Amino acid sequence: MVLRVYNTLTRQMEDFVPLHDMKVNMYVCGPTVYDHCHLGHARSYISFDVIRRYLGYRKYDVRYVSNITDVDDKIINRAREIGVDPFELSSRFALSFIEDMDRLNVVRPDIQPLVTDHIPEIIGMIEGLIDRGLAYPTQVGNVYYDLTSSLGRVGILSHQTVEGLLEGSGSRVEVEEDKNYRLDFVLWKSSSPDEPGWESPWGRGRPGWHIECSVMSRKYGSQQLDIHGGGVDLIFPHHEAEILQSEGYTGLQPFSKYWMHNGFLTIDQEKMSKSLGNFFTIKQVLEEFPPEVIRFFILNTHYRNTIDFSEKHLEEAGRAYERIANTIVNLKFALKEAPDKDSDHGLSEQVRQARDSFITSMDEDFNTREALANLFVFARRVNAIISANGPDKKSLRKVLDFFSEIDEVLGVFRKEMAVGEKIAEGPSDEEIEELIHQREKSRKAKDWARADAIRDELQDKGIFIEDGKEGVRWRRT
RNA sequence: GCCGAGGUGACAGAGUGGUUAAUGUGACCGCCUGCAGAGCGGUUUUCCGGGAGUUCGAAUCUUCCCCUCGGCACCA
Repeated sequence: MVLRVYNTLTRQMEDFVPLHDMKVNMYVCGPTVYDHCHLGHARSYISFDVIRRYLGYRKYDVRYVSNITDVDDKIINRAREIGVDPFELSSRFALSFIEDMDRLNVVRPDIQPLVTDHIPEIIGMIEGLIDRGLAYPTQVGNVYYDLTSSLGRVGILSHQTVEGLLEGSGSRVEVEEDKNYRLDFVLWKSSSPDEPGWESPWGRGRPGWHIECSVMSRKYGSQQLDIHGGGVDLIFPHHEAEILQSEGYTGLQPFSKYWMHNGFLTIDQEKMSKSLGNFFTIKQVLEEFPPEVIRFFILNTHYRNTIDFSEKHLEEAGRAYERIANTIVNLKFALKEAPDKDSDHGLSEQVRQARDSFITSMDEDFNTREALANLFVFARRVNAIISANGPDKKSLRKVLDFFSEIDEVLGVFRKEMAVGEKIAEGPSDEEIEELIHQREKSRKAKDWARADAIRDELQDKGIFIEDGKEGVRWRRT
């Protein structure tokens, strides 16, 4: 079985073969922190989180680097608007971002560098590009990448021609006076006294937008990456600029062997944007939906497709999620009463099949949607076996172990898998069991009024109980 | 204008040549149940944007057309 990935560079599915054995250097463009992160960021980082986790599952040795851009015009402008220091603003929203990712169960990158910690390296790389004749400083202290030096590589990722670019962008974009060529992009930008800046050979200034990723991917990853990822919107110009400057600097091609891009997230069929007023931050959505449901919702569509967010769709995802979550609850409950003697009832075979189909789906460009579909089939069979036959402890454990095994990749069933987790609030397990016991006595006496009253009481305390054939199961909601 | 993604049942969404087109949600019926919940079984009548072509065979390949969304030097 071979892992296949879609490569934006070739627009094809390719067998995944890292540059060096099983080692994978992976870089994903992080956010520019000028505001709370929105759902689009969640989509992107959850997608790459699962990709990264799956590579680990397939025994690749992954180094995952993802930056935080903490100096940028958008940050400066926003800081000006609300009258705070730009660095204060960026550090506040960088923390907000990390908090959001933690809540969404996104594994932290192995290295998460800040742009402002790498100014000397950035200046060094720009100097190198100037030395190689690929960039030029101007009178006012800007440095541009000289696109005419690499016309052959332009469009390698975006698949556009120089003519096409000139035509499309010319009328819309204000052309800086000091550029030699309209398509040149800025590496270093001179700062006015009231803007953040660092001393450089070209005067006080700050990095341009594309250079930081080239510097940090090389420093923490490798001169050549195996996977470079980000949203589709970054293909042009950001990733293309990275390719030009990185390859120009190192002389090595390709800068990254595979380029992977996640699709957009729309809201009620429209692109998220401030002007439409349909901009949802991760924090806003987390107020209404649990993080695992948001993750599940995102993984329920292939990462390259557009995904449409709406309250209705998330609620639907929540109900779908419950099916599998309930299966896990059913398993744990069944385990309590299960016999020790061998009575597998085909569960081991089901697990084996489920694992095979999980790998088959994920190997095909990380098809989480298909993987989840297979999981539903598996869950249904497991439920059927449990209620029909009463399998033994060992085989039930095997199923639970399988769920935790794949949850190392999906990261959605953490809450259900947690065993004996101490809950700070609400009644203790003993109190709950005692109330359930009381209720069982009432039920035996057919005192339904009292039984229902106890059930209501428990419900008020956040305990949901269900009567099953072999006893009462309960869980905290 | 250039470049890209897409159009599959009520909704969501897999499937890139081969038996009755996954899976989930919703709806309905049944089993189970004191009720509720969960679960299981079943149903949801021609679901593959349109035309032409290739093929023994097309959702899948070719071509033309229609429509939607996005990128084009701000963006995950």
